[in-house]
Amino acid sequence: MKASDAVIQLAALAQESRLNIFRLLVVAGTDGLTPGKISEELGIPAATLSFHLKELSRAELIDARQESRYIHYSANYQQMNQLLGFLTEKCCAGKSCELKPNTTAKGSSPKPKRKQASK
Amino acid sequence: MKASDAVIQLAALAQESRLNIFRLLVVAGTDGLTPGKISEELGIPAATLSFHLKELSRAELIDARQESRYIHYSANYQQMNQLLGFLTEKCCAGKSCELKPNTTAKGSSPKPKRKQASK
DNA sequence: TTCATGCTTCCATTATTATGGAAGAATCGA
DNA sequence: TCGATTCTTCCATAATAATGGAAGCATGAA
Repeated sequence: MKASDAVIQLAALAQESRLNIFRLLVVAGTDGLTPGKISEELGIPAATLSFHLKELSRAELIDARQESRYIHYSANYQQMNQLLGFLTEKCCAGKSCELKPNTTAKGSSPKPKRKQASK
Repeated sequence: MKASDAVIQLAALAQESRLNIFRLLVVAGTDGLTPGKISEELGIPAATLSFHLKELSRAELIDARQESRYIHYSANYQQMNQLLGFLTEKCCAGKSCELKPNTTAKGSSPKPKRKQASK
């Protein structure tokens, strides 16, 4: 994954409405939800919602699937996976730092090893 | 974690320079790096870098630690953990969907269960 | 065809963010 | 105290993004 792609995905999520939409879809599972349902659930006007769904689609964080008159949007779990992996890549230069992103964090900060600050 | 906090953190990462800075610090480990070193590494002018470091600090994704004349910035692994956890919360409404963020994704998309689209 | 429904595109307005030069601290060595 | 080094704040400019009403398009029902 390229950094520029990650930026697009992060930017897509860095907006309250879009983050709510995405999280709703993450919970909804692979069936997804229609814009109407999302609008109803989150109280976002149709035009605004459409704009945000397009942003999330552009980032490939969600998929759209036409089903008769309805469009079903669903979370793209694979893309999200890759994004999360990208953020923790080469964490701590390979030393074990107990970084377990999918876990409720419970103070996993290793003691700093003392080392002289020098140029 | 509140959605608004997540938005702040995601926005902090949704910028190419800042994402590069953050990833550099993730790799650097708990000792962190000085702005001088980061600037040298990424070729970002001092003023711009300072601005971005402030953004990352505000989001609490990085910590700053003064050490004599130098400031050491380091990744806040715990915050990142919480952010990643937040994104995958209640994933697929509890059904197993094999979402393992810290793993290289290898096509973990379950078959969609058919279900009628209805209001 | 005609109508209702579901969703998108258009567009103008408003708000937020990025950039980097210049000047201003703060710290340390001599 | 002086000067060098390191980093931050200030500021103006430029660029990008969010919002939602109105109009448009596509689908399906009758």
